[in-house]
Order: sequence, then structure tokens, then C-alpha cells
Amino acid sequence: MPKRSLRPTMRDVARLAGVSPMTVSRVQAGSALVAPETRDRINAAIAALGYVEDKVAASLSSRRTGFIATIVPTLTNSTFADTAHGLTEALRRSGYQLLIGYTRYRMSDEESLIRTMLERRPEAIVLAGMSHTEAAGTMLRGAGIPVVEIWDCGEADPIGYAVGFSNIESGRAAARHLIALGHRRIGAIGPTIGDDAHDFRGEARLTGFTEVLREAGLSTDRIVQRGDVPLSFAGGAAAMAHLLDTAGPLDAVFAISDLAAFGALMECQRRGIAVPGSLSVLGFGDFEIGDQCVPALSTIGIDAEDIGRRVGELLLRLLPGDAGDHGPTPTAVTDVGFKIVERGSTAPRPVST
Amino acid sequence: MPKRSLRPTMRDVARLAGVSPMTVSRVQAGSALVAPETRDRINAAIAALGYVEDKVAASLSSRRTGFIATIVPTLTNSTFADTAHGLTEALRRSGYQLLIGYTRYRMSDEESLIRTMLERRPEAIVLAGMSHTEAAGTMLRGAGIPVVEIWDCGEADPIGYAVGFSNIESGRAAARHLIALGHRRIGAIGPTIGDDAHDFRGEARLTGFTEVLREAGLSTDRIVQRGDVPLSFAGGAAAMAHLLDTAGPLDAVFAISDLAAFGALMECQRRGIAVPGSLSVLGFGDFEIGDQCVPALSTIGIDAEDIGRRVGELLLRLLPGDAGDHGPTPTAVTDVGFKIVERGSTAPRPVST
DNA sequence: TTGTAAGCGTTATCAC
DNA sequence: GTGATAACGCTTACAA
Repeated sequence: MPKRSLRPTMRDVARLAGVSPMTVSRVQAGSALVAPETRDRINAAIAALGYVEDKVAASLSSRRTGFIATIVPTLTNSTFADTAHGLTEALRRSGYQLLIGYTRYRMSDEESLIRTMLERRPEAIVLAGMSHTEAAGTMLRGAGIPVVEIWDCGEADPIGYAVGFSNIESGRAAARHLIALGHRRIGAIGPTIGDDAHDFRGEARLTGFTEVLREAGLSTDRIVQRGDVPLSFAGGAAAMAHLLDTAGPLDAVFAISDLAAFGALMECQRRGIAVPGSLSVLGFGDFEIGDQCVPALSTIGIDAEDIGRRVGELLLRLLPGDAGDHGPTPTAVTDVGFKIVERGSTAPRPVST
Repeated sequence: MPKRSLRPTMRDVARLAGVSPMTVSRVQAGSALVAPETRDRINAAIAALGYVEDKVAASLSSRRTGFIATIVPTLTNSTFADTAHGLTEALRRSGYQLLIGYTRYRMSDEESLIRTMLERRPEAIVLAGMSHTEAAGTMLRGAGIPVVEIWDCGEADPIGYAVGFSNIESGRAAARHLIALGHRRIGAIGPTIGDDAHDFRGEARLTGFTEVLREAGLSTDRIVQRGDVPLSFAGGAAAMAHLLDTAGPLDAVFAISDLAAFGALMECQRRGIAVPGSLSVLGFGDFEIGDQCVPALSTIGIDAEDIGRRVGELLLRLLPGDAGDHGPTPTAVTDVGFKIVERGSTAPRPVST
């Protein structure tokens, strides 16, 4: 029997207002079935005591925590932060609370995070990617709540729902675009494939890219995978340096992330290599930096915030809400697509050369 | 009386293992006071049923939620994401869970977020800045849990603890640095001061900067505050364009964030203005991008991740932990300081001119 | 080493 | 409109 709480409880409020706890509970829940005077008296008591509802107890009793578990690879990358932002905004007025965790791109972290989050009894779980450990898959399937996999779709069946795009297809599109510009000696930059740490989506993009190069009869020798997951500025610059030092003449380079592409761009700048004059650089993700740098970065555009927003709308329809009718049953897969954003870092291959 | 849960409870595990729920609870808590065989039997039952502990109930009963509430202005900015990361890492093995919320730099959002988070009964609350609404201050003081204000310190007394640095002093240091390089016609870039949306820390930096300019007898007319909070790439570029268009000759510019400084740098590049040849640019924050761009950005360095780490260590000492001795009582204020990082975007004023 | 009893602060349910 | 009662699934405190 723990020592009595320092904070006022609903009982304290009820006592002060001269009603039963149940009536206070009704006021908290915004029920209209309370007499206006009673409500005022209760609100006065709440203010007087500085009462703050205990949602832990409320959650246990009502069996609704209002938590949405969200698991992403990293927070440090604006992409997933944007998605979390979109999700938060979509959920803003609904009273749901995001429970955010990140995996550092490690499957083992993801697995333990899923368990930890499930212990908090979220009403839904949102996580990046379609690849999980076996134990993770079992937990997700047995969780009894909506599961939404994001940032990828099209290749495999989702556990529950999926909101994303085809990473493989986006990689293929990148390759086709560079080929269409007349480039032939094409390179690509991706991260090292680790044991536990994986950027599955970046790898899928590289896979699609490689496929198209091969189909076009072009060499895939200029595809480098080096640097820690996730590849950032410095990793992109280092990979570019490696390409430049060892791969011979080069027409164009695709990086699996704008961060790496920007690093590559800066490496070119440092070496006095004209972009796009003598080398085209194509990024991925449409990060804000690509729009601002000089030259502006051509990229494959993904609307990260929109992914979050759509997940929020999906959840609002899936979860029992006070809004009543939630429309038709949602489809399992939402493909938000991608688009090629042509800016200043890509150009047709010069006629001479 | 809600419908019986679909998930197995501790009772189910206990029944299957032929023990009382209390013994299962002990196993979950990692108590050594359980016979090895009993433990094995219970773990087998847990695995067989796919039992996942209900921390909602555990929290209510034990009065320990394991939540640390964390409120930052934005997640989209790598700075606060880094701090959250540092905090998470410091807390990783302790079993505490971050409850992250962001205010969009709005005091009203902060206030409602504090209330929402307090309802979840966190064991500590961490939030950016020392400025809060009156109601927020009241809630924080009455919360009965450790309060840690971060990213600023030195000017006011913290509610509980503070981990940060003096933003005013950092602005002063920025001005002194540019003056010491010989610059006289000095500008600065900050965001618009909104009604509800405030970047108090950025404003404080600008205040310190302005003070020193004034003390040195230099004009403060080149200090522009425009663009939405928080100032990012595009805002910095626009402010730089404005300065260049209207402020006449300019020796150097300080931006209250590296993001804005990078935008300013790119604007110069677009206009063919040599940096640092004819204009020095100084940023703030030591974001990764400043280290990678060309020219590399001189900046005021703050170790964002370290702030989070220190908060985590502070909390570990403050909170009742299984570790027993937590060392001496922590001091109220931890100043992590800042340092001037000289890179390629600043240079002494050319002798001629 | 294990079990019993009571209760954490709220809400569902049903009676008044 | 309002209240009494019984949970929600777990842990504290103490007994055995």
C-alpha cells in the first residue's frame, strides 16, 4: 500500500464539489449529461486544487490508452521527423499521443522496442519498413491492434496496412532518368550492408537502380556501398571521393539519399568538378537542403510529411473515435508514389566527349 | 466492466505455471528471490502464452510510470533531435521511456503539452527554455517531479534544474569575434518575433550580439529579423538577400542558426559574392551541414547531444533507481558552454577597402 | 521462497 | 442527472 499521493485525486475534487467521483469523471470526459451548475462547481474545484487527471488510471479502467506507438530508424534524419510531424498534426485534435522510438536502423533494437511499446498498450503501432525479425512479426501479428508499415510498399504483403511507395521502383526510375539523359558511365552511392544495421529501403533503391543498369547493358561496377548506415553528408562525400579516385571517367551518380548526394556534390566542388557540367548528381528524398544548395539538387521526391498525414487519417478511421462514422473500410496499401524533381545538378550528357 | 481482454494477463501465466500472480510479478521484475525452477516454469508459461506485461497496470499500482516527458520546440531541427538522442542513449539501459512532444515554438502549445504530459504521470519533465506561460510555470512547480530546463541558462533561476549555456553570452561572443577580425559593417539575421511563436534562445543570441555592437560603437541597423520561426535555409537566404539589397556595404553577417547561415551562404554564392573573400558569414549551432558545405561554415559550437546526455545523467541521479548510490546532490545549473568553431566562411577584413 | 489481502485512480454499468 | 459498486491488471506490505 504505497503512501498516499501528493497530488489531488478525483475523489478530492468530488469531495470539494460535493458530488461523487463519477460525476467528476463525466465532466472530465466532456459528457453533456451533467447539469451546468454541477459542472461549474466541479470545474471550480478542479481549478482550486490544481487537479490533473491521471490517465494511467483512466487508461487501465477504460482500456484505452490513447497511445500510438511509432517506430522509426532515426530521429536525426529530417525525413522521419517530417513523417512524425505529419502524423502528429493529423492526430492533433483527436487526443492521441505519439509514443516515439527509434531503432538506429537495427533490427534487434526494433524488436525490443516493439516489445517495450506493446507493454504500454498502444492502440495502434506504426513502423518503418516491411522487414522485421521473426519475433517482431509474431508480436505485431498478435498485438490485436492496427499495424501500419510505412515508407515502403508494393513488394510484400503488409502485416496490417502499408503507407509508402515502392523503393525498388524509385531506384529503377532514377536509373532510367539518368540513362535518358544520355549518361552511360553511371555510378551509385549507398551505405555498407551491415549485419544487424540495415537500411532496407535504401538497399532496395540501389537494387532497382542496379537492375535497370544491367538491363540496359551498362556496367554496374561504379556502384559503391561504403560508409555507416545511415549514409549522411560525410559518408556521401567519402563515397564520391572513392568513386572519383578509382572508377575512372564518370557521367552521372545517384545517391540513395539527398544527404549523401549533397556530400557528393560538395566533394565535387572541392575538386573543381563541374556539376552538372561534367558530372550529373541525382539524390533521393527531396530534403530541404537540396532545394537550397548551389547547384540545386535533382532528386526523387517523396512527401515524407504526407506519409505521416495519411497514416494519421487511416488511424482515425480505424480507431474507435467520437466522430462516429469513419467512412468506408480503408484499403490495405496506400501508395503515395514518388516523382522526379529536376533541378540544377543533372543535365544531358554533353554531345562532345 | 469492460469485456475481458484478449491478451493473456499475469493471472493466466500464473495459472499455467501453477503459481500465484505475485510470483510471476517477481520474475518480471527480475527479482532474485524466486527459485530457479519456478522461474523457468514461469518463463515457459510466458513464452507459451505470448504474454506481454501491462505497464499501464504496473504503473498505476507501483506509482512509477518510467516516463520522462520531453518537450522541445521542434523535431524537424537536427539540434533538438540530437539532444533527444543523447537523452535516450543516456537512459537506454535504465528502462525509462521518453515521452516526446513538440511545441512548434508556441507558448500556448507548450502549456497544453505540459498538461497533457503531466496526465501521463511522468517521473521527470525536460523542456527547452526558461520562458513559459504563467499557467505552465504553476503546473511545473506543482508537478512534484524533477523539472529540467535545457538549452539555456545563466540569466534566470531555473524552476528545478537547468542544463544549457548562456545564449546571450554566445551572441556576445559572436559579435566580439567578428569585430576582432576587423569587421565594422556587421549584420545579423534572426527570425521575426511572433506573438505566440517565439524562439527565445535565438532572440537572446541576437540581443547579446546587438549589445556588443552597440558597446563597440557600431551600427546595429544591419540586424534584420524576418521570416518565420524557426528560421531555416530559405528564411536565411531571404534575409541575406534583403540585407544585400538594402543595407549597403557589408563586412560580415551572423545568423542565429547554421541553417539560416547556410541559406545566407548559398544566396551569396548565387550572387557571386565571395565568402569569406568579400563577406564573412558566421553561424550558430555547429550543425553537420556547416562542416560539409563549401566553404565550411564558421560557427558557434554547441554540443546538442551532450546536453541530452547530461540531462540523462542528472535524471539518473535524481530518480529512484535500482543502482542504489547516486552520488552527491546535483547542482541546479549545468553550463555546457559553447565554443567558436573557425572554419572557412570567416576571415579577417581585407587590409585594403 | 511463496502466497494473501488490499488498493493504485479511474471508468463501465446499472440503479435511482 | 447522479451515485454505488465492481472491476481494470498489477504491486506493496506482510504473513507463512
